[in-house]
Amino acid sequence: MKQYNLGIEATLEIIGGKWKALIICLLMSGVKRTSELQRNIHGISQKVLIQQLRELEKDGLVSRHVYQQMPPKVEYSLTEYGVTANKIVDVMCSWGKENIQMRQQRGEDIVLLEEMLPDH
Amino acid sequence: MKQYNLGIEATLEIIGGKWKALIICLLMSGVKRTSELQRNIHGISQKVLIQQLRELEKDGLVSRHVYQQMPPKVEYSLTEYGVTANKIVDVMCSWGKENIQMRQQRGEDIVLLEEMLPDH
DNA sequence: TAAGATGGTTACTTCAAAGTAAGTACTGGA
DNA sequence: TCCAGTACTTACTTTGAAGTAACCATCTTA
Repeated sequence: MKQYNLGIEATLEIIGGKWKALIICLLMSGVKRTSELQRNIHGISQKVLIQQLRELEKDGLVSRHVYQQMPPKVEYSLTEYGVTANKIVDVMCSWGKENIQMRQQRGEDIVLLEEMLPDH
Repeated sequence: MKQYNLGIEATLEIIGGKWKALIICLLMSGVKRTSELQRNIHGISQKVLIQQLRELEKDGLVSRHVYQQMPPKVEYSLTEYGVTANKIVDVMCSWGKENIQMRQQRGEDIVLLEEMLPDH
């Protein structure tokens, strides 16, 4: 029997890790192709991206649509359940934005490029 | 110059990782001693707990109060800024709770012990 | 004809985070 | 007198997540 002390432990198992919250964040703005995701997630390798997407699919947050054509085309989108995770991802985005602003006011040499991304 | 594409990246740097969100979650219910935290976070070692607390302190989320007595007594609490992270931790808790309930209804053999913890 | 883009898989390596175990210093209780 | 509890630190090991690089098949464009 699997035991959790706090709800947050289950959350961390599903969307914890280095990339998953970020992937969900990008999928929130709509359906995305593999290469589109990879271009927008700086530093992720194709292997890890696909691996994370498959895990999110297994957990029911993401659905994968393969088009039977050449060259291959695969699209990823959030499921109905995946969309419920926006509650988390939204606050993580806005809290992070405030954090960056605060650090900028303190004189740290950082920028948020958000506005320069496609789909914004 | 440090660059972020999305606010969430900064958030993940600060409260990402295996334990930090959980620690903040526990500190939300008030001041805690080291040993108290360790007892309530199943599986964490003392070394890692203290290391995570120091990092949270460095990032301004947690404050550390040392009592000059024997035996030693150290208390950790959220700073004013740390308290703002409850926006994140709260939704992670409730989303996780719903996730567990959903999986229970599907017949998975899991429990949430939350109610049995102290401070509840 | 050769490169580039598509969306993967596989095998291997690296590395940082976490785990383990021991030591420090002091007190109180059995 | 010796063990337990307090809050650490240090040194070393483990492990799993991520990185790297090569490969596959197909089509388009230069």
